[in-house]
Amino acid sequence: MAKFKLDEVDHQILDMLIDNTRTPFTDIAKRLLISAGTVHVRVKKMEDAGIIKGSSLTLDYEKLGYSFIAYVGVFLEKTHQTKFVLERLNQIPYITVAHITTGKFNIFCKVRARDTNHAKEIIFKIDDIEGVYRTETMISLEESINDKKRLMHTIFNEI
Amino acid sequence: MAKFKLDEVDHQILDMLIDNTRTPFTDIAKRLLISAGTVHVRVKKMEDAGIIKGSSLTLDYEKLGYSFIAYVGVFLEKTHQTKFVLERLNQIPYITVAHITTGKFNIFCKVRARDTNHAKEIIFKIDDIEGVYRTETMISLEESINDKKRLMHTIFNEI
DNA sequence: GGTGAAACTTCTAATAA
DNA sequence: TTATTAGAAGTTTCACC
Repeated sequence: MAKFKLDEVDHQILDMLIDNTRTPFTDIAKRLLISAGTVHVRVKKMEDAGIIKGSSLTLDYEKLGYSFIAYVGVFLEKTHQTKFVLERLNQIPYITVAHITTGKFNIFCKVRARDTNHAKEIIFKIDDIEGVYRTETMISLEESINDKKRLMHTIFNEI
Repeated sequence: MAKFKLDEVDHQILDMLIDNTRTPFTDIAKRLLISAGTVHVRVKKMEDAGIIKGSSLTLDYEKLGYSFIAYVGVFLEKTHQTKFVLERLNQIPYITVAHITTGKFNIFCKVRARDTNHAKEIIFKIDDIEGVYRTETMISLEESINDKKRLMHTIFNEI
């Protein structure tokens, strides 16, 4: 996949928008000593190029009663039908992310639950899917790192 | 942690903002047949309550040359210093997420890299951290599920 | 590429219901 | 709690560098 070249101005714009997608373009313009029109054009260009895929809210799931996070590795049976199992997994809304992987597991997912009991229910549901041989659960005690900005800065400095 | 009560209107507002945080409040108002002022008040209330923690851009890392994703489980030595190792991990920008876990691993992280070689470098760096006994890598072949909306809908319907 | 200003749209807070 | 309103603020376009 080809690299898209971002210059320092693009980088600074992204930097401000990553923190808050509703940062007014006029604020960004003031900070970068450019015009708001330029900010607008730059953002549009990055959107058109697909570098900016979209924007999203970060909700506090703990405040909504969902403080339990676990990662679940799924082993499939020899005659496994990855697609079939993924479709079933996709019906469990508490599974927020799933990857097909090589290595220890065949499928690897992230689960958000209310508490231990709720997580148990979800994991049993996963175990019950046809084609799932067994699962292995890792419970998150603490999310210690979650930083999207550092990677972006590193990528920028490489270019 | 106490649940915060969201009504149908809050839910619909979140639903639209999760897809695009820059959706004009006037658009949301039109769709929900309420006034823009009401949307504004509701959003502010959810921000003040901390339900909405923030907003962020979704970048296409593949387009930026980072198409490799792996999950790395870290085993620490018996006399392990989790905090020390986390500090070292935090210095590697390609580690975008890390959790302290119970279960198979002591620490569990997500790695974003350019390619297999780059990933190898990063994993060797993790292996070299003092206190790390060994690591186990799961390479993502495909991100098959990544859906934040389904969970929100489910949470809402429970309340 | 960028600017600056005009035209248009949206936000926000005060007031009223 | 919600609606209305109006001035402030932000966005977007465009003629011109």
